Amino acid sequence: MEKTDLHRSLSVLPMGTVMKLTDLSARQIRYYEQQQLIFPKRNKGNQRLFSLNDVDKIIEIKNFLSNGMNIADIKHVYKKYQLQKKEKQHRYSKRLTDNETRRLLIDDILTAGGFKSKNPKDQSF
DNA sequence: CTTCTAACA
DNA sequence: TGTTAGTA
Repeated sequence: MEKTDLHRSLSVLPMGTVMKLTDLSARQIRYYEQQQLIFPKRNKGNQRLFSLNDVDKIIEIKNFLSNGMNIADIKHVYKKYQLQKKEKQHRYSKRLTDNETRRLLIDDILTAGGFKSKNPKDQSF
């Protein structure tokens, strides 16, 4: 991971901020965590602390859901994403960026699942 | 005042 | 998912 990703990985955002940034209820955000889709840190008071990467992922999950996918489908997406990222790095000397890998995987999943929307506004990538 | 967990007229 | 109770 590079230095430009450091600030995006810092968990410093409280629930209230994430609610506004994602336009989701605390209930929904906690549900994503309960489903092991996101892993926010906790402060000494047991309160959740999110990073900007968490926020991006939450919005992505939100879009996946509105595009017809269920929790299981989304878990598969991230599972494959992890595997594919390793494969690519080992198979080629060229190192793909996270965004490039995500783009390929997500586009593949949506196309194969028939979830691809014709409306660009419905997609977060 | 904000957030957390657990539970459901 | 919403909402509410009782905490921290």
